[in-house]
Amino acid sequence: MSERSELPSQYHPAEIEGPLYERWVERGYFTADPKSGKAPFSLVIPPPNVTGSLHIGHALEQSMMDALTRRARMQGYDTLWLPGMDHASIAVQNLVERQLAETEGKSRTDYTREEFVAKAWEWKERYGGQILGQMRRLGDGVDWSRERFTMDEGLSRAVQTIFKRLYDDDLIYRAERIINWCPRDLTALSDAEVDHVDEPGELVSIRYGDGDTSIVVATTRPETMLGDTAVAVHPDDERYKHLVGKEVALPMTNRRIPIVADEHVDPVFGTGAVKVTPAHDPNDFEIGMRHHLPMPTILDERGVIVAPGPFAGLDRMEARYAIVAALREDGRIVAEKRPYLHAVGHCSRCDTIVEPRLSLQWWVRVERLAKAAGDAVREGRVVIEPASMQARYFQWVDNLRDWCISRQLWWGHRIPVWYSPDGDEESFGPDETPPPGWTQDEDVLDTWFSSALWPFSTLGWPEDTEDLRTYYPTTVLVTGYDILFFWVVRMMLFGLYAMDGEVPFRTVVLHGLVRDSSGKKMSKSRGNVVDPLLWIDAYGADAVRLSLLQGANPGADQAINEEWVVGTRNFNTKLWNATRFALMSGATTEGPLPADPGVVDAWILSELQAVVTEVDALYERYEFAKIVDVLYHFAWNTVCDWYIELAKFALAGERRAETQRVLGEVLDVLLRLLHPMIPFVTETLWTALTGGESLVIADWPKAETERADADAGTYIQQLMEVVTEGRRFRSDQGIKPAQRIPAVIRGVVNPDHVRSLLRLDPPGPEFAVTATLTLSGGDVIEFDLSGAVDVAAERGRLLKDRAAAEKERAANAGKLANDEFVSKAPDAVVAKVRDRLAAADADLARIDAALDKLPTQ
RNA sequence: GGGCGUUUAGCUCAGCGGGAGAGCACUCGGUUUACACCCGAGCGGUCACUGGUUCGAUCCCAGUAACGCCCACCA
Repeated sequence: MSERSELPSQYHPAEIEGPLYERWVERGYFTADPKSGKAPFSLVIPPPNVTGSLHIGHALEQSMMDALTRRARMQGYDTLWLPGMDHASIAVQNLVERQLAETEGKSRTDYTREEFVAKAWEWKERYGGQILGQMRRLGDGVDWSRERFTMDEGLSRAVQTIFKRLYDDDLIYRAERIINWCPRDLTALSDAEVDHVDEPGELVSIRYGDGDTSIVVATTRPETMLGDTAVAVHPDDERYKHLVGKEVALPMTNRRIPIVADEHVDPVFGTGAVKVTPAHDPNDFEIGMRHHLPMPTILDERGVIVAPGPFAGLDRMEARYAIVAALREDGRIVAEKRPYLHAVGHCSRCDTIVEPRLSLQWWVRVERLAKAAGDAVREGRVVIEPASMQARYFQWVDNLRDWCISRQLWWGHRIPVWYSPDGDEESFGPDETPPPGWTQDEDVLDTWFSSALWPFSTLGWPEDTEDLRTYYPTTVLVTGYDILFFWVVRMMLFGLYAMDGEVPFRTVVLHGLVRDSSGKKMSKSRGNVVDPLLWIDAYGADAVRLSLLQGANPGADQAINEEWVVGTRNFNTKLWNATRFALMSGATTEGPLPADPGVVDAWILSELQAVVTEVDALYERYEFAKIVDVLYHFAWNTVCDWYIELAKFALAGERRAETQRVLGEVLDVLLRLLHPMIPFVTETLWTALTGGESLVIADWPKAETERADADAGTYIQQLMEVVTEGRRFRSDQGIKPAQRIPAVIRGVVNPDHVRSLLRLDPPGPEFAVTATLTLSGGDVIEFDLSGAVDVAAERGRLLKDRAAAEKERAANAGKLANDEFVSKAPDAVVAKVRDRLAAADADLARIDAALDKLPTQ
C-alpha cells in the first residue's frame, strides 16, 4: 500500500494545485450519490451571475462552503455541493446591447425578440461563465455533474409551474400601481432593487393660484407639476381650512386643480401644502385614489416630459431647471432651500435615478407567504447563524410589501400568461398549450424569481426526483448578510410554498463583506478592489482560502491584505517543511500507537485529541476564524516549536520507534483537520506521508478522549517555563545561540530535555558554576559560562521580576484583606487568590536569594 | 424618522463578571543538520467617555460621543 513519495524540498503551490483538482474531479470524489446509503449533506451555491468573475467575496463564501462540504464528506456523509449560475436579466441584456451597439451599430429594437434572445444565448455560451473555471482554481469541491443554470430547461419548467400555481392560488396578480422605474434600463424594479442615497437637492416653495385662492406648496420635484391634479393639506390645518374644496390655477397650464384634505399631509413640513402628482409619486398616487383624481402621465419611459407645452421633450432634470426658471420669472418662487438633503432612489444595477411611475405590472401577494417564512425561523425550523442576524431577517420579512416581478426585458423567463383576442387572461403550465390565437405576455420575470426556486428547482422540482427526495431540505445555506433580503427571504417564501411547508435549508450561515486592509468597502471608484486570482497565482489557492477563513467571524465584515496572504502561504510552507522533516525522520502512520508513551508523546497525543474536540465544536458554530486560530497555533507553536524540537532528541535515543509513530500520527491528524480549509497542500503532504489514496475521501479524525493526560501537560508546561527562562538568560547574557554551555540541571524536569532545547552540555571534569538560574517551579540550572558573567544584566532581570512579583503579591494580599471579598466571593476564587499570593511570596524569596548570590561588582 | 452594530497593542481582530490575548508590524540576537516563507528573546494597551450595579467591571445596566450598516412614501 505504501506509495510514499518524495516531497520536493520547496513548496510551490502553483505546481501542485492544478493537477490535483483535475484528479479529484476525474475520480468522482465530488459527485453525490443518493444511493450510497449515507446520510445526506447538501448545499447549493449562491449562483453567481453568468456575467461575473470571481471576486474576493466569492472566494470567501466558497471557501466556507468548501470547508463545510469537505469536512462532511470526511465525516461520512453523502455530500452534494451543487454549482450553477444565474442568468442575470438586466446585466446580460445590457452587455449584449452594448456589444451589438459596438460591433454592429444596432440597438435591441433593430432585432426581433427571438433574434435578440438568440444573441444573448450566444453571448452566454461564448463569454459567460468565466467564474466556473475560477472556482476550479480555488479548489471548490462541487458536483459538476449537477451544474445548473437558472434558464436551463428544467429550471424554466419549475418557473412556469410555480407561477401557474401561485396564479391559480391568487398569489400572483396584475395591477396598475406606482412602481420603481429605471429610465435607463427601461424596466420596472422591485423595492429591493432600489438603493436610497441621501443627496443634496433643492426644496422650492411655489405659489399656486392668485389672490384669495392661492396656496404655497413645497417640493423637491417641481418638474412634475405639469402632472399635478390637486393640492393636498391636512384636514385639521386651520391655515388652509377655508381653501379645502376650492380650486387654484395650476401655473404654466390653463388647468384649475382642487384643494383636498388628506391625513397623509404633515402640516409642519414645508408649507403644510403638497402638490399632488398621482402618476409620478407613490404617496400622491394614494391620495389620488382616495380623492378620485385624474392621473395624467407627463414623463415618458425615458424620463422625458411628454405633457404638451413649452417643456415637452425636455429630460426630467432639464425640465426641473427650466420650470423653476419660468416660475421665478413669473414671481411664483416664494422660497428656495438649497442644498436640501433628501433620499433619492437609484437603480441598484446602473445607478440611474429611479422614476416612480404608474404602470401595469405583475405582483406576488406576499402576506401569506411572508407569514410562513417568518414563522419557520420563529419556530426554529430554520436557524440563522449568527443569531444576531435574525433581527435583520424579521425586519424585512415582517414588513414585506407585494413584490413587483415583471420586467420590461427580453432576456429572462417570459411571464407564462397568455391573453385571448377578447382580453381574457390565463396562466399555462409547462405542459399546457394555450389556445390558438392567444398571445403571451411580453414581460419577463425578475431574476430573483427564478433564484428563489434554486434550492429545489436544481434538484428536479416539480418532478419527484431522487435528488429532490434526498437532498431537500438542503443542510445549510452560506451567503452574505447583504443578500438576506434579495435572496434568502425569497427562497423561504417559495420553498415553503412549493414544498408543502418544508424549509429550503435548515441553517443559514451569514458572512460579512470583505473590505480592504483599512476596513474600507472595496469599490472600483476607490481603486481598492483586489483580484483573488492574482493572489492565487502568487501564493496559491490554499493561502488565499486560509487568509479569508482566518478573518471569517460569523456575520462580521473582515479586512484582507496581501501581507496576510503571504502569512498564510508561510504557514503552508511551515507545514510542508514539518512534513518533510517527519518523512526524513522516518515518521510512520502504520501500526498501533504506543500503549505506554513517554511523557512527551503522551502530552502531544493529549493535545491532539483536545484540538480535534475543539475544532469539532467550532465547526458546529461556523466559527471559521477560530478554527484557523486553533489549528494555526497547534501546528506552528505546539507541534513545530515544541513537539518536533523535543522529538529530535527522542529520535536519537531509545524512544526512536515510538516517536516516529507518534510524529506520523500527529501530522496525519493535523493534515486531516486542515484539509477542508487548505485542500491542496494537505493532500500533497498527506499522500506523501501515509501513502493513502486521497485525503479528500479520508476519515475525519475522532477525538480519542482517553488520551487526555493532564499530568503530561503539567510536566511540559513546566519544561516550557524552564526552557523559556533559560533562553531568556542566554539572550540577556549575550550568549550566541549556537554556543554550547556546560550546565548542571537539578529539579523536576528531565535534564536531557532541557539540555536538548537549550543547547547545554553535561558538566565536564573542570565544571565550575559561574551563574545560577533558579526557577519558580523549583528547578535550578547552574551554568559554567567560563567567561565574564554579565552581572548587571542579570541583576536588572531579577529586579524587574522582583517588581512584578511584588505587584502580584500586593494585589492578592489586598483582596484577601477585604472581608467582603473573602466572605462573598466564591470559595474557588478566594482559594485561587491565596494560591497566587503564596506563589508570589515564593517568587520573592527565590528572587531575593538569587540576588544575594549574585557576585557584587 | 425608526432599528441594529462597532469602539480592546501601530494595523486587522478575538475575549465579554474574578490574573489584558492572537496574527502582522516593530526592536535585539542568530549560517541551531525541516523551514531565513525561518529560529530565539523582547517592546507595546487607565479595554472610547461618564455614571450606576457588584466584594470585584474590558465584560452587566443607563447615558454620551464617534464611526458603520439596515429599513423608511415626510413632499
